Amino acid sequence: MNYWLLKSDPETYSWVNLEKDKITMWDGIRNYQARNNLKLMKKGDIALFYHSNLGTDIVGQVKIHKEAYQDPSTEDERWFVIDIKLDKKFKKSLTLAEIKQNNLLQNLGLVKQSRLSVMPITLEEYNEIYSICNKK
DNA sequence: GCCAACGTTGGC
DNA sequence: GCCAACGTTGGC
Repeated sequence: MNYWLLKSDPETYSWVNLEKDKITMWDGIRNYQARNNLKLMKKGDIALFYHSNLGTDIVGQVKIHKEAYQDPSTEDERWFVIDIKLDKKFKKSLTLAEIKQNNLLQNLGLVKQSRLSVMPITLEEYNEIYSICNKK
């Protein structure tokens, strides 16, 4: 089981859209590093859902529902998509400002490489984020 | 809206 | 294969 972080601009596709759709195709990846991460995802893996630009916070988690397949929106065989499935909305979102203040999360791709839209996270990072976001 | 960081493209 | 120019992303 691996853990990931997916970034989405809520003006394009937000958590609210996902709550309506339940399952969605994660398309539009046009970056090799992000693409390579997509191809490593396995069904059932967990991904945190981050809102970029507006909110700049982690709002919930999704599960990988279908592993990488050819992006139907292009003939170009280099690009892939995955399907994700709504899993759990967090009780409290975690903002980028809070992440930057958390010693355990300093190596998160979000902090180190802000432009990458699909990135792996470690189990330790996942556990830390999950526990902060689901505290009573 | 600005700007830093980074990716891509194309000339040589 | 290098590098300048340009485009895009995303935080602020």
